[in-house]
Formats: sequence, C-alpha cells, structure tokens
Amino acid sequence: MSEERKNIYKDSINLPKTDFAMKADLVSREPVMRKKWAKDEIYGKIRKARQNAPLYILHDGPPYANGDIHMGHVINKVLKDIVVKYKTMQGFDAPYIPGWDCHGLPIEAKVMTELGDSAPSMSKTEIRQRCKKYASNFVKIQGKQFQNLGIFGDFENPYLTLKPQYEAGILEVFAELVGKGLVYKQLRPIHWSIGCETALAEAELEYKDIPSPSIHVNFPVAKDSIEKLVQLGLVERQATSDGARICFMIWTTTPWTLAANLAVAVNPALEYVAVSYKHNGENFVSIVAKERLTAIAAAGKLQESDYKVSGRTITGSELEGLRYRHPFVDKNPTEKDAYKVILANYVTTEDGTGLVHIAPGHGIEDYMSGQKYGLAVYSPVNDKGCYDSTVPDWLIGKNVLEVEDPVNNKLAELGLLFSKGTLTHSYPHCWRSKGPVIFRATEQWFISVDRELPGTGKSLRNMALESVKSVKWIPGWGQKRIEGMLESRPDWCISRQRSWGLPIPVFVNSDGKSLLTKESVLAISKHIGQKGSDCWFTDSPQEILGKDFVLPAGFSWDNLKKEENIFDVWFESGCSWYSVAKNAGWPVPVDLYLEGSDQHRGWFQLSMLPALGAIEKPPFKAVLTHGFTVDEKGVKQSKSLGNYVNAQDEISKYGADILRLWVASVNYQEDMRCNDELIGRTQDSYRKIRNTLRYLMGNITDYDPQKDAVEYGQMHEIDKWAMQQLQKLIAEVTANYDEFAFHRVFSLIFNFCTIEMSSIYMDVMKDRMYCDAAKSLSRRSGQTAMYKILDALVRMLAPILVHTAEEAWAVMGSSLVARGSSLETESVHFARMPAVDNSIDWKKDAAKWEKIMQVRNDCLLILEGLRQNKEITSNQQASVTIECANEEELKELEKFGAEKMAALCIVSEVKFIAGGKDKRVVTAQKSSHQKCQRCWNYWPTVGHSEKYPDLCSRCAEVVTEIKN
RNA sequence: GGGCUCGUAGCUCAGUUGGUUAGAGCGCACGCCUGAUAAGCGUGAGGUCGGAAGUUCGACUCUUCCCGGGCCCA
Repeated sequence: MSEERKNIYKDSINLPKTDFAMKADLVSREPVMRKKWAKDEIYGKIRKARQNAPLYILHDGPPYANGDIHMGHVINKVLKDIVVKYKTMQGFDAPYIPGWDCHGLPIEAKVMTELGDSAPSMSKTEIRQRCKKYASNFVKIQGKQFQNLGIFGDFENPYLTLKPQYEAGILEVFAELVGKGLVYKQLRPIHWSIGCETALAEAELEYKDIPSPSIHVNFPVAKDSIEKLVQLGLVERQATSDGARICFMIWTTTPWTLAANLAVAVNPALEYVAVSYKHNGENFVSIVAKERLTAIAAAGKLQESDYKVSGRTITGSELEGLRYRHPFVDKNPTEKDAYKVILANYVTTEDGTGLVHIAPGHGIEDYMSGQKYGLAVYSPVNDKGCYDSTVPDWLIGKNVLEVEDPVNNKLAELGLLFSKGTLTHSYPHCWRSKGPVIFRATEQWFISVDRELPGTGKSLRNMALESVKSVKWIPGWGQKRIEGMLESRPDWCISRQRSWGLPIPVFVNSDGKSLLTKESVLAISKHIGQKGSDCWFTDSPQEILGKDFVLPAGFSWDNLKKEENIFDVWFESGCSWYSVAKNAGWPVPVDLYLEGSDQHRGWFQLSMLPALGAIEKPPFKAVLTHGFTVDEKGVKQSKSLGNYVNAQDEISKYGADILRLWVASVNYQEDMRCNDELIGRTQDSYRKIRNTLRYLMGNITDYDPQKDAVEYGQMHEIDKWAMQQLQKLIAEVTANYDEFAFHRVFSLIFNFCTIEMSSIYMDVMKDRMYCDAAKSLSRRSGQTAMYKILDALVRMLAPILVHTAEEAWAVMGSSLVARGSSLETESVHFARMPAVDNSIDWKKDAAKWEKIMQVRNDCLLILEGLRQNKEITSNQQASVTIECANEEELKELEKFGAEKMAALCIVSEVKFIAGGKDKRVVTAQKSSHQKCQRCWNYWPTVGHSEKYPDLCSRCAEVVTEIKN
C-alpha cells in the first residue's frame, strides 16, 4: 500500500480533537482562573443569581487569625466549599461568609514577645492596637490562602470578632443572659504569677523540672469518727484505749497549701487499711491506701517489722463523711462545713497515700470537689503571694513560697510530720517572671448552666441536653459525645485577666458592688458598636453608658470604676450565630455548622449555650464533624515528630484541585492519613478523570446538541447502555452529595471513568466514532451519549475540581454548555447539578446487561490466552465462538446480536451456537478474514468493494462518500 | 485514668437485618496496542477482615477482654 493511500485513509478518520490539554499544568493554570473569577466578581454574581432561591446557610466557624493555614484548615474549608458549591448547584442561595477569631491570648502573647522590654511601658490601648494590626494581617494572609484553594465566599467582608458591630452583637447576647440571671461572680482558682501579679493562661506557662518538698502528714481523726472506724473494723478498740493517735495520712508537694486545707479526698473504689507503728516514740494508727503501704513505709523509713497492718480492708466509699482535725488550724476559717473525708475519682495510687489533701482555693480538682461538697473557696493568699490574716499567727504575712520550713517545723513539733523528702517534678512557671506559678482563687465571672431560666423551669444544661436531640449530628455519634460533655460540664468561666479582647462590661462602685444589668449591658453595647471596644479603656463611664442612662440605687457617676476583665474568646465566637446572622439577615437556627470533632467541646457547645440562653433555640439544625490528619502510620502529625505536612508546599507543588480531590477522596469522619506521597498519588486519579473528560470532548467537537442530538429511543444499544449507566451514576452521586459522603461521590465518579467509560465504553466506541461517517446516525448516537455524559460529569465534578471543571466548561464552549442563561455559559459554578432522566429506566435492563458484560469478560479472558500464545496481538484479529449451554441464554444473546457482541469485544466476529455441556463455553481463533486498511478490523466484508479492495464495505462506503 | 471514636489487600474505599470460596479501583508484575500516545487495553499476584476468647449450625458483621491509633478531658 502506498503512503499516499495510507494517508488518505487516515485523513478520513474522525480522530478526537480538543483544546482540553492532556497535561493539566494546574500550578500555572489555576491562578489565572482565580484571577478571572475575582475580576468577574463571580461570588457576587452567584449571590445575585440566587437571590430569590431558598436559603441554605452553612455558617463558618472562625479560625484563629494566626499563622499560615495548615492541612486542618484545608480539610475544613474545602469540605465547606464543596457543600456550598453543591447546594448552589442544587439551586439554593448558599452564601458563604468566612470569619476569623481575632481576640485572645495567642495573639497578645505573640505581640508581647515582639514588643519585648518595651511592653511594660505601653498602655493597654497601645498593646491592643498592635494586636489588632497583627490579627488583621493574618486575616488577609489566610483569606488569600483560602481563596487559593478555589474557595468562593465574601472574602471582602468577612466577619471578624474584633469589629465593633460584631462586639456589639456579643454584648446583646450577653445582656440577655444577664437579664435572665445566668451571670454571676465567684472565687475560683487560677494560675497566678506572683512576680507579675497577674493571672496566667495555660499558654503562658512554661513547665520546668524543679525539686519540691515531699511530705507525708498525719491528720488526726476526730473523736466521733474514731468510733466509726472501730465499728468499720478498721481500727481495733484496743488501739483507742492505748492512746494511739488515729490519723488519715496525706501526702503533698505544696506544704504552703495546707493552711487552706478544707477536706481529704479518697477514691471510692480503692482499698484502704489501717497501719499501726511507732513514730518518735508515739503510737500511731494511720489510714492509707493498701497499694501504697510499702512505698509509704519506705518514705517513713519503717522496716517491715516496725509496722502492723489491720486485718480488715475497706473501700474508700466507706470513709466518706468521716471527720478529722486540721493539723494546725484550730478553727475552720470558712462559714461552710469543712474537715471531712470526701470522694473523688481522680485519686490514684500512682503516688502519695491514696488520701489527697484538698484546698479548694488552690487547685482546680480541689475546687471542683469543693463545689460538689459545698466547701468554701478559701484562698488566704493575696496578689503578692502572701498569707492574709485568716491563717494562724505564725503564717500571717509570710510569702507562700518561703514557708516550707515553718510549716514542716510546726508539723514536726506537733508530731504529725511522718516523713520529709524532696521530689523532682515538672512544675508550671511564669513565662515572663520565670518564677514558679501558684494556684490561687480570684473572683471570676461565670455563666451558670444549672440555674433555671425564668419562666422555663429549665437550666441551660437541661435545655442543651433536650435540644441536642433535635439537631442532626453527622456522624451520629456526635450526639453522644456532646451529651456526655454537657452532662459533666461545670459552670462556664467567661472572664480572663488580659488586654486583648472584649471587656466584660461591669462597673464597680466604691462598696465593691457590681453594676451589671441587662440595661447597662445594652447601653454599653450601643456605645461599643459605634466606637469599638477600645473605648472601654479611654471613655468615661458616663460616655460609655450614655448620658441618659439611669443608674440603679447605690451607684453614682463619681464612684463608678470599670472592671478590667475581658471575655473568654469562646464566648465571642459562641455568639457568631447572632452577630453574623443578624447582619446578614439569616434565620436562626442556620442549616449547618461544619468543623473538626474537637469542636464538640469548643465552638458547637459554646455556641449552643449562649443561643439557648438568649433565644431558647440551638443555633444550628445540623452539625457535621470531620477528623484530623495523621501520618501514613496513623500517628498524630506534629512538627517535632517530623511527620508534618506543609499545606502551602502541597498546594504549590500539586495545585489546589489535587488537594481538593484528596480531601474528597478520603472518609473525613475518621482520621485521615496524609503525607506528600499519598497526596501525590491523587494525581493518578486526577489524570484518569481528566483524560476521560478529554476523550469525551475530543469526540464531540463536531457535534451540536441543538441539531445533531439523537433521541434515546433511536440510540444504538451500547449508547443506551452508557446512558443508563449515567442515570445510575447521577442518582447515586446526588444521593451521596446529599449525605455529605464526598468520598463515595469521588469513588463513584472515578470508577465510572475507569470502568464504564475508559475500559468499556470509550474503548468499544473507537471504531464507530473514528470510522463511521462523521454525520451518520450511528456516530451521532454515540456523540449524543458522550455529550450528555461529559456534561453531567463536569457538573458533578464542579464542587470538587473547581478549576478543572471550569476549564472543561470553557473548552466545551457556548455551543455545548448553553442552557438558556448566559451566566451558565460564563461559569460551571452557575450551572445546576444534573438530574436523573426519568424516561431512561436503568434498572429495567440491568440484568440483561449484566449477562452481556459477563459474556464479554469470558471473551476477553479467552482472547488473553491467544495473545499470550502469540496467536494474536490485538483482539481485532480474533473470531469468537460462544456455545450456550441453555437455550434461553442463546435466545437472549441472539436477540442482542452477534455483530454488537463483536463490537463490544472488539473482535473480528462472534458466532453464537447451541452446545456446551453444563455451562457457557467460549472459544476463539485467529480470524480468517482480511484486515481493512482503514479501520483495521478483520471483517468478512473486506474486499467486497471493487473500488477499494483493501477496505471493508463500511469503510469503502464512507471513503466513497467523502470523495464525492 | 475517663468519655467518644477508629483499626478489611501496599494505598483509597465497598461489604445490606450475621449465611455459600471477603469485593472494587489504584499501585505493582507481566503482556498487548501505537489512530486518546508523558495516553489506551488485557491478565495476574496480593487481605482470613488489629489480636484472643465467647455466643451461634454459621461472624468481617453480636458480646467480653487485650493491642495499637485519634479527638476531648483529667
């Protein structure tokens, strides 16, 4: 055959042609697209286009305005964007207003570090200005980084917790809570830096190993309780008459807190015994945990022969309520009951005696137990770390860090110091003064979760536990999780002793009485809403409250002092449902909150409480949570472990669509394994999807859906099959999008591209698309199917592959994408999700096609045998005989047609015959026919044409037509 | 230590109310094609379902315990 003739044939073939490049080149292509979106103000246009559509509100949880974004941000924001884009494509008006948490300690701490030595000379207002600048800078940086992921939203007008208007919203919610009597002031232990005379947050603590005193102390059991111990059988009556000192033995590393001791805690489940021994010549019987006996004896340098253990063992729960005498405080300094044994689960046998000395004013657990047992929050220590006058004379005025010896000496003098040693352990220190931190109770503001709201008969806790049931939690176990947290949570401490935040709007008069009413808060909110919270530090009380504000009795303008506590930032972000929704005109509850599962304790819970307090409704209808990234072994990622994935690097290396596809491909409800390799592997899936789109596009360049469409009823059998598979795909993809099961969406689409399209349909269709006459009905039939598949695929991919879908949409051009609206032509993100064509019943033919595909698989397997024996190279060279074991099957296959089966298997020819023994038998051999020089098929009709003896009759016809 | 949660082939996922030899795709190996070509097709090898015990005629699916992760607390 001459070269010339070969070229003629090749030129007569309809090969795929498209501008949709095989190489994605996402890294350089994506930014161009984003610029165009920004220039065209696509987000604003989408909003406008949907302005009369039903609302779907996903309310963004504010990330902290600090640092570059990491994988956690990527997952969270991409998931949100997929939801928003999908809902938009389903016809909803789904706005997305991003927000940032701007106040709080991490920023203040960072700024203080940057300021260094100049910090102490600066005013609060100056420091706050720096903080504001710092936060605003990161809002810009992160906003840019989020948009680089292809996220659409109102990034020009995000909600920021530092905006005056937002702050006013917080105060309006707070006013409601105040009005309902939920806000109160109480002592509570916090970390206190003596050097800086300030409260410290967890983040301001530095843990250092230091030696501390380690002492075992005997607390004498009160007389009536000794009798009880005898009755319990723990102490022998003999011992009481022998004059032995019966004691509860405790262990502590902070002797200075003993002065504030109000109780002794035991674990209800642990076993306790009484041990008798001699100490400095006196007889003792001490109650200790059985498990700690040996260690205690060793600490007191007792040999095994030196002590005797009571026969009986009792559990801690039996000790509850027994009383003791304080070793050196004669009279209980508080108004409330004290000096008794209480129960606490946190008491362990890891160290100590199994009995824990409790000072509710000097430890968080102590405080919690104290609340439970109605103990006072006794904290006889002032700002400078010195005892006040309520302690015994010999301690008054002394610095608590310098009383180790006096306390030990006093205990020794009383004969109650069982042992004295030192212990090195990790202890918190102040990050600025570097000195050890103490726990000390100061006055804090709380929101009560157990007080009843007026007129409801319910507390916030009751309401929360009830309303949790009306919220849809995705996944479902989220409900159990948050319920557990709500059941056990203490009152919410909302005050912080810092500068960078919204001041708690409280005035105090000269008697120390607080001015905090619904009216006062609302008045302040009005002022702050206009001037911002800086005005709290600059304006006078009268300016802040307004001239017309009427002071309640007992207050006058000349004796009002501002408090300087600020709100816990969680209260600020917990009011976003109000501040943001009010401004945007959204109905509350909103449709969806979507955050990491750590927010069950955080934002979800702390949004519910203010909302329930203010409007008696939860702020959301549904809450979706995702897990966290772990490394390839499933271990938490951290910079120190070196298994950290830098999100910025990944984005700039692979492009946003790869990251997005990765997010969509994994089950976010669990931990997500993540490293560079795993993200890189997503490229393989991406390429398969991209090439599928490319091939479909290439085959419909000469197709016009307006003129060339073939009706479903007129379509080729195999095209009908493809159309049916498409309907099935659309139904399943949509259902999974609706359930936020994006990894199933991915898997469905990807498998559709790989199996139904690439491996079956597109392979089979080559002959018809390339070789049939360009305008033939058979080719148009295939094009119609391919067009519909392409169109649907691009739409279904759009929420995930935002850039690639847009690129495909653009290449497809207006002739292929127009749907009446010019906006739809402009961007795929205006388009609608495809809907199932109800006139196509994909379920009806499913069984038939399953059988046919089975036969096809049998054929391919036999052909592979021929190929390995080198009898054939391509399947086109083979003739296949299918022997059917039963008549029904034979009929069924004959009805389908041998020619179609040959096309489906891409072989020379297929024969169906009756036979086979008990199952279908497929045999194949090299075809005896000639190869058509145009279509390369070994068809019986090759040579039939006189004019083109090297062609099959189909090709001869097509070529003749072209020549004419 | 507590609450919630996860553990199916190298990877990402399916496995319906417990029921025949545990599936898919990717990756890998081998082969084919060279008219989707830094593409495409086929075949194959890989799990006994984290481990142990139990319930059951029968468990990846139920129970208990253990091991190893994660989030949140302490």
